[in-house]
Amino acid sequence: MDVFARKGFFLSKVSEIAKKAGVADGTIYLYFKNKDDLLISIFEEKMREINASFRDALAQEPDALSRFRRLIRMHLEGFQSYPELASVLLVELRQSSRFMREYKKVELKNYLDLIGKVVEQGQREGVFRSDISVSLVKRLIFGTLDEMVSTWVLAGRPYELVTLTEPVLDLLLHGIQRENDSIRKKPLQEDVT
Amino acid sequence: MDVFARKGFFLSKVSEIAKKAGVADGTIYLYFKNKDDLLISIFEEKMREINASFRDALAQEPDALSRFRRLIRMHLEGFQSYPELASVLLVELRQSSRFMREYKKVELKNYLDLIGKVVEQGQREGVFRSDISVSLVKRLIFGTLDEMVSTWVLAGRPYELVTLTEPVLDLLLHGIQRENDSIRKKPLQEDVT
Amino acid sequence: MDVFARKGFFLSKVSEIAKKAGVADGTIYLYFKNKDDLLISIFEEKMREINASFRDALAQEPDALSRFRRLIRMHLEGFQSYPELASVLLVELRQSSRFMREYKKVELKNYLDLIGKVVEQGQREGVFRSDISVSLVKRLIFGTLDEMVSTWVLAGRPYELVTLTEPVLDLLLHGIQRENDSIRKKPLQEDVT
Amino acid sequence: MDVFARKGFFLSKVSEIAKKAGVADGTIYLYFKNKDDLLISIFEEKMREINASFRDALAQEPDALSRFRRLIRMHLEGFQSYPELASVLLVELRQSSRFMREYKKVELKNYLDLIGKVVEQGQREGVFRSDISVSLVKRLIFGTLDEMVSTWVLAGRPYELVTLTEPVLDLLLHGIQRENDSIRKKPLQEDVT
DNA sequence: CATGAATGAGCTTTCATTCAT
DNA sequence: TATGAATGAAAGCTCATTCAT
Repeated sequence: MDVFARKGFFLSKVSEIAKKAGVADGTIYLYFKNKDDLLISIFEEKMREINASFRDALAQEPDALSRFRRLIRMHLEGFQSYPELASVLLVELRQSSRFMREYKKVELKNYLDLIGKVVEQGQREGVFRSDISVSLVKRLIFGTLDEMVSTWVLAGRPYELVTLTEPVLDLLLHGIQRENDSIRKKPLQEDVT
Repeated sequence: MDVFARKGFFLSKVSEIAKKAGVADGTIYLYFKNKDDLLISIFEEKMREINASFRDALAQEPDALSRFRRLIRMHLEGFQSYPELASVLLVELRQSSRFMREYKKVELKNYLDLIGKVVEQGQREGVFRSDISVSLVKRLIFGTLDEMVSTWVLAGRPYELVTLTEPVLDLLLHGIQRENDSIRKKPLQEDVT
Repeated sequence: MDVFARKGFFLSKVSEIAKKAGVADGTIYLYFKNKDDLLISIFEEKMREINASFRDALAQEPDALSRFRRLIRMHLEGFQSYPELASVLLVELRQSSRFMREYKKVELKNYLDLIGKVVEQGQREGVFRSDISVSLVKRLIFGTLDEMVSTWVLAGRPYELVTLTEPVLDLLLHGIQRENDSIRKKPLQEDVT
Repeated sequence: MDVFARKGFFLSKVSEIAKKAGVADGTIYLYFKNKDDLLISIFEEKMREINASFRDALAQEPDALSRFRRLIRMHLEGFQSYPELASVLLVELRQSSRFMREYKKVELKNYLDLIGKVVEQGQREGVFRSDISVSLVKRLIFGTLDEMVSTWVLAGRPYELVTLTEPVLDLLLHGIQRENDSIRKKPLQEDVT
């Protein structure tokens, strides 16, 4: 994954991966059908782990809103501690038609479904708007997180990715439009109260 | 661009591009330094056009909110009528480190700045929240649009991309959290008060 | 053909063939689909020439017997002057299932048919026995010639192959059994009796 | 031998042979020096058996003519009941120069000598023509049988090979030319009659 | 004796690039 | 300016062979 992340699929040489792994070139082919299979396999395995750990973590949170916050923080934390995965996920797999078309992306879909479930639960709990499409919200969330990570990686990881948790959460929850006067007063009153 | 979009950079053959363009292989090299330069050049040229037309269009809108709506619609319309560009932008250029690192992305940056300016103006006009980072909002917007287009392309363009304009606008402006009754009523009462 | 004949298909390296031909490795692939195609193509082309020249030569002979003699001499002469072809024909093409199964051997069949026609004509002219199967005779003739050439090649071509013409002709025509008068007459007498 | 016969030397994998033999890959190398040695060894062993059994069988026949008939039938019978050997003999061993040059073919030569001895004996007994070269006749016989088996194998063994015994015997003994004098007289006589 | 995972040399084939015409 | 045949470096992959267990 290190090599794929650094060079990209086509510029990564099997011999380099083998050397990095401390095995002979041929040994790779005892465990993977070919170079494609190698990329997909290591990605799928990692994603399986991530999905499992996310599911566990979310299950511990009491309500949809805290789950949502947890999801975002975990996403950012995860990529922060494993930027190689970010590159592979963001760039290589989404990359060539080769993968996006032929590869079924089971675990990637599982991840998006995880987001979807949190949103649906939030709607049932009444904290999320129910007049919006879940599939659209999934993309709003995933696209935003994706872009945050992507920009961070491409900028050379100049800050702690996880510090974006609250600002991003705020944006996703309340949008960018200024809340009109009435709404603005609310907090004031509450403070008073 | 058709070829690059369909096959991806590494699977696109210079000879195929030449054939599609109706010229001989060697002719390509009279106009472009190499295959890398070819991809970057045609992309930059296209982006320059797009940025120019976007700037013109936005200049015709009276206020920040209508500019914002116009920006989103144009983004979706643009990719809808030119899906090849979408693939190149989304996939090929963001793809290999080769490009993301060495290529300066002048026009891509210009595009993001265009979004940024609309946001800043909205803040000055008082319709956008001023307690949020412009750079963060740029990524919220761009990431979301990106993901919408990306999903649409990969799903085989099964619907009119532009129909997402209003729902996406709504999500970006108001967020996903339900503005609950109490909150809503309170201002009303206060208004009464 | 030189290289294939000397080393055999699998031990012949494309790079060696290219060097011998005075071109770069890649140039081979502008004219042949792959290594298999290369072998089959050069063989088919040669066989086409041979079949044509054989057909012409045989057409000039007045009767079946002289055609038969001519066929045998030409076969032996041909391989004598082009031993490389012999190796390829005898060894490489008959060799691996790869070729014998997938390759249709059009021209090889044409060659066998040429033999068959001479035999049939001989039967019609009454100089060849008509109580024998043409297909069997074809194989008697081809197998014998094949073995003569094969032995000659493998022995290092120690003599003029064409000197075998008359002895072989004699064997094929009269067989190996002694036709002594007594034996021949006996059946006749017995018939009479 | 099964594997070599089915795939040919170069396309046969040592691992496949090992699997078929129910041993580990490495075990092969405890008994054979390398892949070449493996092919030659199993072929030589088989040929030794065959030569021995042929010698025994021929020794039981009373005269050269019956030995000759027996030889041809055994040859055809043998390949019919062991077509794998046919492929190896016909194709693989005669195949690559690698074998034809470096490998001394002791047992193959023994087989040809067996044919030669029958011929010589036939000449001494006066049933075979003594005006013909034994070495030539050996090749006539072997080449013919070879071609019969070869065609049969490549055609997918569509009939009983052994049924060719009498026709082939007839061809080899009497040749393909219509018999002169006596026979020639016959029609004349018949005409007279 | 037997194993089979690991090795790595060496092959075919591709394709960006060149340059004589 | 345009061509496109020729180039040749470079890479994925195979598989005979080895050797620690």
